[in-house]
Amino acid sequence: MAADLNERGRLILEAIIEDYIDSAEPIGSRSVTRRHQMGLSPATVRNVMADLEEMGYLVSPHTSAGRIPTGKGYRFYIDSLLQIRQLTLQEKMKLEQQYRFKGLRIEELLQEAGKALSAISSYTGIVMAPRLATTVFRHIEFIRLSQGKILVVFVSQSGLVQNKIIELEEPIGQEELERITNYLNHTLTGKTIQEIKEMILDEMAQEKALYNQMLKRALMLSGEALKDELGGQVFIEGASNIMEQPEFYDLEKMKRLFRTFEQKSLLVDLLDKSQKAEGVQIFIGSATEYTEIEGCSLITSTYSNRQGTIGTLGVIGPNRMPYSMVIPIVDYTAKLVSQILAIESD
Amino acid sequence: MAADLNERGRLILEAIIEDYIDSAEPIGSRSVTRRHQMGLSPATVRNVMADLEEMGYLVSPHTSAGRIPTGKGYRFYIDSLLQIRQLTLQEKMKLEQQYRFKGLRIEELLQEAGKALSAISSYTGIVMAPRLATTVFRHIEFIRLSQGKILVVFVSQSGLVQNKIIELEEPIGQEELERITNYLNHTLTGKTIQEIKEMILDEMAQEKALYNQMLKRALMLSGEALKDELGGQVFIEGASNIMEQPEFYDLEKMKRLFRTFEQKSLLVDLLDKSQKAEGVQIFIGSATEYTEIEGCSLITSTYSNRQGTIGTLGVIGPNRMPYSMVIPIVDYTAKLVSQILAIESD
DNA sequence: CGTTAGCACTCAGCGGTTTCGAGTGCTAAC
DNA sequence: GTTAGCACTCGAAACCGCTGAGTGCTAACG
Repeated sequence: MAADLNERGRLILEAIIEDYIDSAEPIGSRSVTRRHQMGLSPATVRNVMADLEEMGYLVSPHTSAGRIPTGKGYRFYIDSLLQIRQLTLQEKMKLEQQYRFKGLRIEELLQEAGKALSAISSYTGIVMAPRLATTVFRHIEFIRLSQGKILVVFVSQSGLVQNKIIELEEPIGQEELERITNYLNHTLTGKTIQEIKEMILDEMAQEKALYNQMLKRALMLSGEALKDELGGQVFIEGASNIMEQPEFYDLEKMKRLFRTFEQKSLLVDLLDKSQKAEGVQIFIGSATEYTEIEGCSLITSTYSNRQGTIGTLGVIGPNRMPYSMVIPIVDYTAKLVSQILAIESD
Repeated sequence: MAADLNERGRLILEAIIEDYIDSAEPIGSRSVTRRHQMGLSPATVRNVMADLEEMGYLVSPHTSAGRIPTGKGYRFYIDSLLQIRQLTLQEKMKLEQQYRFKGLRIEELLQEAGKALSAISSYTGIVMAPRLATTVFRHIEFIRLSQGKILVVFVSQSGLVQNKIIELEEPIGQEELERITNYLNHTLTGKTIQEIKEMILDEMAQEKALYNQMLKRALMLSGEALKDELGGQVFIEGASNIMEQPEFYDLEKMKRLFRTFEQKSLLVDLLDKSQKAEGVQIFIGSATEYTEIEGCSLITSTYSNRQGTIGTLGVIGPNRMPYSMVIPIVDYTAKLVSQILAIESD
C-alpha cells in the first residue's frame, strides 16, 4: 500500500492531514504550498492531490472545495507518517495528580482515569472495568436477604467488589451458610475465576460431592454466584466535550453518537477487541466500518495488574484528532493505572 | 394570584399552553379560536392575551409572533388548570414489565426504573439512590488489602452494597479484624446509620472504651467506615432522548444541559429538596431560577422502603412537557419501586 | 519528462433585497 | 364588552449576484 506512494506524496499527504486536523476545513493546494514551503507550485501539489484522491486517501466534499482525509488516509497517516510526541513533564504531572487521592476504590480509580483522559485530551474518556472472569478470588460473603434470596458479595484480589442476588429453591440455614462461606474462602483464595469455574465442574462430576451435603451446596452456591458474567462495565466521561467539535454541529451525527454511548454494546465490543492486543490500538470509524461511530476514532490501550491485562481505557473523539498528542496521553494513563493497581494489590 | 384571572382568562391560558405543548410553536390569537371554538373572535382573544402577558403568564418572542408560556405560566397551569390523566392499564403494564426480572440488585432496580421512565416518557429518566445515612445496618465486612489498607463492605437491610477503602495508621491483625467484625455485626444490626453514628460518639466519650482495646478499635474502624457520605449516586438514563426536542436544536442550550448532567451536583440538590416533600414535585427551570436548566422542567417523586422515604426519581424534559401524561408516569413508577423494595426486604 | 503558469470553470457561502404571512395593537362601530 | 377593520411589524424563506477558494486541463518550460 505504501509502495505506490513516493516520498513527495507522503509529505503532501502528511501536510494535508495535519493542516486539516487543526483547521477542520478542507485543504486546498495553495494553502499546502503556503504553509509548508516545499519548493513546489500549487499546480504540482494539485496533481499529487489528484493522485492521492485516486488512491483513496483523500476526498473532496464537493468540486470546488479542498480535500479532506478519508478513513484510509488517517490509517496510513497513523501507521506510517505519524511522529508521536513525548509528553512534557508538566503534562505527565497533570495526569498523575488526578490519582493522588488516597484510598481510591478500583471503580473510583477507573472513573478518575476516565475524567483525566477527557479533561486532558478534551475529548471523551472511556474506561472498561475488569471482567469478573479475569480477576483473582479473595473473599466471598453470603448474606441472607429473605427466604431463599441471598446476596453474594465477591471481592477480588485487586479490591474489585461485585455483588449479585441469587435465588434458591430450597432454603438454607444461617449456620450452613457460614460453614459454606468459610469453606469457600479457605479453598478458593488465590485462584482465578476461570480456574474456580473449572474446579466446580470437576468436583461436581466427582462422586464425593454426592455424599457431602455441605460440599454440594457450596459448589452450587458458588457456581450460581459466578454464573453470569457481570463485567464489562463501561465508564464514559466528558461526553459533552465532544459537542465542542465542529464535526458534531450536525445534530443527527451527534444524536447517533450519544445513543451509542448510552447503549454501550458497540463500545464494549470494540474495547474487548482492543484488549486482545498489546499496546495502543486505534479504531477509525468510517462510513463503511463501525458506521455508528462514523467520523469518530477510538484510541485505546490496556491496563493490567500483577496477573496481566485486565481492562481497556482510551479516548473517543473525531477522526480529526491530534493523534501525536492523544496517543501518548492514553498510553501514559494506561501505564499509570497499571502502576497504581500493582502497588495497591501489595 | 389566581384571583386576578377570570374564567375566560384561564380557559384561554390553558388552551394556549396546551397548544404550545404539542406544537412547540408560538400560539397566535387566531389559532386559539380555530382549535378551541369558544365563541370568541380572535380580537377578543387578543385582548385577553395582552392581559395575560401583562400578568406575566405569557411572553412573545418578538412583536409579530404568537405567544409562549413563561415559567409563571406553566406554574399556574400545573397548579390550577391541569387535569391529570389516569394511566391506562396498558401503560401500567408496560411500566411493570420493566421490573419482572428476578433478583435485581437495588442499583439495577433503580437503573431499570430510570430506563423505564425515559423510555415511556420519551424524556430523560433520573434516579437518585438512597443515601447511606438513611439506610439500616445489616452487615459489615472488613477485608485486608495490604498493610494498613482495609476494604470495608457495608450491606444495608435493603440489600444496598457500598464499599470503601480505609487506611490505618497502625496495622491490625487478621484475628482482631475478625473479632471486630463479629462484634459489630452483632451489635449494630437493625440500627440506622444515623443511630450508629450517634452511638459511636457516645461510646467514644465514655470511659470504658479507653480500657478495652478491641472496642476502641472497633469504634474507630466503624466510624471511619461510615465517615464520608458516599451516597447521592444519580442515574441518568436516556439523555439522548432530549436531543429530539426542538427546543434543543440550539446547540448552546444542549451543551449546557449535558454539562449539568455530567456534573450532577445541581441535580443532586434539586432531588434532595424534592425528597423533603411528599408526592410529586415539579421544578421549572426558568431564566431566573435554576438557570443551568433553563427551559427544562423536572418532575419528581419519592420512593421508600419499610423505613420510609429513601430516594427520589423523576423525569427531566423541556418545560413544554405533556404534564398530564408524565406526572402519573413518575408517580406510578415511584410507587412501583417502593412496592418492590418493600417485598424485597422481607 | 516532470514541473509550472495560465485559464476557464465550479460551486458553497455571504450579504442584500424582496416577498409572504402570521400576528399584533389600536380604533371605531356594533 | 365584543368585534371588524386596518395599518404595521418582523421573522422566515426565496432569490440573486458576487466573491473567492479551489479544481482540471493544456501548453510551455528547463
